Amino acid sequence: MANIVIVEDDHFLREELQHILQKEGYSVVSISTFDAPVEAIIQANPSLVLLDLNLPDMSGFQICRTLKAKGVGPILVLTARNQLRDELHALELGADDFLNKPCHPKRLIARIEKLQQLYATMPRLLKWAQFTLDERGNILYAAQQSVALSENEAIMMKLFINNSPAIVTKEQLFIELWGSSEFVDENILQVNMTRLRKTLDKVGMSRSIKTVRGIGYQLIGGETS
Amino acid sequence: MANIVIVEDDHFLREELQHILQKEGYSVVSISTFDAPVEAIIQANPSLVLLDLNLPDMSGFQICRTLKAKGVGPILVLTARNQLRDELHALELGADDFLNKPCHPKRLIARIEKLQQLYATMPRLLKWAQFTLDERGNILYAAQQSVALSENEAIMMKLFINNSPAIVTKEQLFIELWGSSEFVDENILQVNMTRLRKTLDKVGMSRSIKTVRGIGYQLIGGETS
DNA sequence: TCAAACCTTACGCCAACTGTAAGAGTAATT
DNA sequence: AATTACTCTTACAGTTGGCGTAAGGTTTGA
Repeated sequence: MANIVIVEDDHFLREELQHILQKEGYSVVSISTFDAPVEAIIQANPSLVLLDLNLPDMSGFQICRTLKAKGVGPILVLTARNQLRDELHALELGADDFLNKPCHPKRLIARIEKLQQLYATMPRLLKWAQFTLDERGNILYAAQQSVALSENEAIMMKLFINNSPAIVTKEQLFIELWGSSEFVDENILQVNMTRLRKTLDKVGMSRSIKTVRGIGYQLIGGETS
Repeated sequence: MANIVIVEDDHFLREELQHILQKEGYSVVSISTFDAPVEAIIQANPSLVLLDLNLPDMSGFQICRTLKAKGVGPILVLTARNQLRDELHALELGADDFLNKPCHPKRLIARIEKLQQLYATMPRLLKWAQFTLDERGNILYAAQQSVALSENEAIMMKLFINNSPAIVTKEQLFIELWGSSEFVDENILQVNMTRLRKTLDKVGMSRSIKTVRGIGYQLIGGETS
């Protein structure tokens, strides 16, 4: 379902954009910058975010970076300030495309469709240090080689990469794997850790996961053994 | 290895672009439009193609479409004619981004890096019509949705996409699936075809594979049912 | 040295994938 | 319309891989 979130302060513009997009058959949610936007956006689970940078403060860039870190879909940035600096900054912070206002509706639509297409087609890659995880195929690239991960292994690896280099607590793992930290035997976690480690060894990433006694585990920027 | 191909007729501009990119550490190959460009480009195996649309004839668009069909990496189109029509057309034909000349070097670099990032590493994507097959993860993207393919299904789909719109003979399928067309019950092929078709139906691609009585099968540019 | 925390291995269940078999459906030909 | 060759579908069983359980071994740190 093509579900677009518009983040825009100007009420008039918001209506206009919404109208354009809806005419194309998109379902649209508009959010003003003041409505705790990041949480609201994530909850809307958009297939694309249309982010206006006309915001008085620098918060637009911050939103951009946060959204990207959270793995929210493609971000298309709009701005009226025709400045190269803004464009570079936005792209660097994770925006996937950039358009100046005013912008012809057809151009806007074309760019939106292109982004959706790129995102739908492209592997979603999660990176940290020498690890790259393809979230769709559950394939882990490390150094030169790659391995297929099982579902559980991928969930854990995702957690580790997302939190690295911080420690991932056992509770986080429980929640991510089984939805709750209650009523679950601790051993099952250890078994899954063993399995993940064994799989990592296949690509020469021995000892990449350190155990933090009593707390949890930690992915460390390992060496090729 | 970041390997960029520039397709540009103007000798002076070509030098300039090449210079800019090489300063950023890219390895660059320049190709003029007359050097049977498509084959040359494919052979260079670029991680990005910089395509100038200043070409006298309409051949630039044609190159764009052909490259995309062959699964060559991201295509960034440059043009001096600041026309919305060109941009829409290029994007529609498979270009991944579009910039007007003159273009600030920093902007060019930023866009190139963004595209590379989106495309990320290696994945060999196979495309035909509305089908895109990720050969690593055996994931098929069609229209908006995607499905996981089993090993056999992926092998078959790969054959179909590589040969489309030509007919794929039963023998080709036998060879690809079981190494030989001898000593194999024909029924097993039919069963696998049924299964592939059922899987394609999941992404709304009904009737995408036509059977050619006595010969084989054929992937056709289907509709979203 | 001792106990808590952690690791490993083996086992069985389950789901997904694949090939086999048998019968039903379909298209071309007479 | 009947025949026949070709194709499709469904059900079944063997195999494999992922997962959780259980039980015993190993490490860590006081």
